[in-house]
Amino acid sequence: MVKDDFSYESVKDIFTAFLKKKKMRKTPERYAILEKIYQTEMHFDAETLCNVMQNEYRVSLATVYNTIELLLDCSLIVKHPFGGQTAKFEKTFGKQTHHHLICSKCGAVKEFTDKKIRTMLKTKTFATFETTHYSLYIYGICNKCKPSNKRKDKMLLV
Amino acid sequence: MVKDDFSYESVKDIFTAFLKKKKMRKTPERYAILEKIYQTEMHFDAETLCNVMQNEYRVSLATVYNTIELLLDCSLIVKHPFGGQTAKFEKTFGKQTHHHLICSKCGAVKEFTDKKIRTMLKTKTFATFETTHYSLYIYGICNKCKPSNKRKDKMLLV
DNA sequence: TTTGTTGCAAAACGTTTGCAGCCTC
DNA sequence: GAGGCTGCAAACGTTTTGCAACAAA
Repeated sequence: MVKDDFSYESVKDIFTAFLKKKKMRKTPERYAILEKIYQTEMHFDAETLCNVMQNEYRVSLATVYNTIELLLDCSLIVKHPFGGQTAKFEKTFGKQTHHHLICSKCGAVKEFTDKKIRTMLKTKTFATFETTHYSLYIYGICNKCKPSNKRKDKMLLV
Repeated sequence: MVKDDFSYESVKDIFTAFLKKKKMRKTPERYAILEKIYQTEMHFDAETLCNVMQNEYRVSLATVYNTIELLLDCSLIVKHPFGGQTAKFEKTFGKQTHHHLICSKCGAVKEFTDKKIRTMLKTKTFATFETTHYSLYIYGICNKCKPSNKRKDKMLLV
């Protein structure tokens, strides 16, 4: 697991500028959370992130939620609706714009990229709405859950 | 408020076929919920729907959740992540395919349609994934929340 | 020194579950 | 008549809140 310092240094500056503009304090907790988030490529939820952090920097769950809110505000992370009751988050910088395939049966989430879709959505503008970002979710049945791939499970074929 | 019987009759058949296939019971509660859902054009949540229903047909919140789950299964409704903690739903039949603009400041949701986007997404297929539907959410700042439209609110312009 | 931020614990909230009685099949 | 479905209420898990202590500015 290589620490992605390049990525963290640039987003740290963005976060610092954001906090300054909002006249909010630059606490070590906030930076520790941001750093941890930018060390992973995966989707994460608040509680998991909080647990993972305990090894290096002690932060409370309330502070994690607080900081996540700030990071959403300055678009350093995005929130995803998959994951049932639990909100999932994902860093935005250092990742190529991508979309998500969500299996309605098993809940598996897979990322994909499509240049044509990306270009089309990036150039779409509105007269009365200032776009910051967008999310595209494609729902369906993944390969593992396809009935044809489950020959042993005859009951599903009725 | 005109009752959209046309719409309801066709979706009722779809629901009946679904219940039959799943060997589930055709209870009056389930049909009453489906009918109520197809009488509105708006996004709704489980609790609001349950409250609105009390006037005509007494159903419990548990049954509303149960039925919503079934309607999601047979794609008669879709689930949306906007609305914070509360899941929002929307009927699928009798509505043109559309997308959503979500204001990050005030939470307002506006629908829009775009033929090019619709065509592109409809024709997109995957080798190992069988698409059933998709959702596109565009986030940003709506006209009402734009700083330039709030001249009186000087503090925001710092 | 001031006051925003933290950790903790309790509360709030939407959603799910267990169960006795009901009603579809 | 059997067993799936309902309403009710309690339970659950995530997120938010209140407050005293702390620390950034």
